[in-house]
Amino acid sequence: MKQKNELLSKNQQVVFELIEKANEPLKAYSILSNVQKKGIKAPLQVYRALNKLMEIGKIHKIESKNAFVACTNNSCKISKASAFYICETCEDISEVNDSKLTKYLSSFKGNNDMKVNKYNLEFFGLCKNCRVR
Amino acid sequence: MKQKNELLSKNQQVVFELIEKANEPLKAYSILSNVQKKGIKAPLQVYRALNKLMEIGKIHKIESKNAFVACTNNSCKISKASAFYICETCEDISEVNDSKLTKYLSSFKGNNDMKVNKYNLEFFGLCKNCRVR
DNA sequence: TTATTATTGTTATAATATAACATTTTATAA
DNA sequence: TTATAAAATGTTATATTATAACAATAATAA
Ligand SMILES: [Zn+2]
Ligand SMILES: [Zn+2]
Ligand SMILES: [Zn+2]
Ligand SMILES: [Zn+2]
Repeated sequence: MKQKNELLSKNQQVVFELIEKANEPLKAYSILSNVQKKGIKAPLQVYRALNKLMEIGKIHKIESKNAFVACTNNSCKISKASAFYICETCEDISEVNDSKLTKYLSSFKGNNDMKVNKYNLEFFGLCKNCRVR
Repeated sequence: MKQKNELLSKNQQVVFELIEKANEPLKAYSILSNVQKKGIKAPLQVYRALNKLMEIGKIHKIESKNAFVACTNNSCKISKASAFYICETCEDISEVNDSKLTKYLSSFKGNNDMKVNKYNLEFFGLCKNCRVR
């Protein structure tokens, strides 16, 4: 079975591996400085890789932080539905994986006539760790 | 009865009035250029007003656009819960006002141990107008 | 092959946002 | 009222995030 990373180009792979290994969201210029030894020299090279990776759903952008994380939820590979928990204290971020929520939001109509085909949701709060202390 | 705008300082009022009158989300530097005749000269003056206005829930930031809109939903004055429809074609943005959604998300637990005290949701899709054409 | 599309490399620049510091205004309470 | 604290302002400089424009190369498909 073909591994998915084979589908990625060289720069995309380099950027993706870094993001995947990180245990926190990474910012574009931090990514840049970490991949310069791998031959990526300019911001645009990073942004191009990031854009592609988002497009194919392998990473997501945390809009409120301008930072990027690897998708931990196969079901949003389509990159049409993403949701995150963000701890306001320790900045820890985790992706929500809740099929009910996905279903609810994907088919949400509300008061409006909009046909929704994508959404992004960010929950802010206190993670378990930060609550205990 | 006291009008709420009285609570705003001069710069906050100037910035808020501009945003409130606009029928589209405004970006910080566009706000700046539109209030220079009112004596606001520097980006920081705009950002400070914006931050305060967000804090008290009179405006919201559309994170995916780095732009600001007036709140059209009194119930989120507390600035703890916001949701938007964003048309991907005409860029029209409207705030979701749906108490069920608010309730559902405000009390959302999911798989995580996080205690949620705030969220931001952005729906992307096609508005009625753009669907017809 | 040859045309089309995706990817890369590179330099410059645009757009968004904050740091740091000095001053002034407004609110609070002794 | 007057001292004190808190909030808001003014200003310059700078940090951070992101794209424009153009040239070259590699991968894919008709
Ligand atoms: Zn995901
Ligand atoms: Zn935490
Ligand atoms: Zn609102
Ligand atoms: Zn539209």
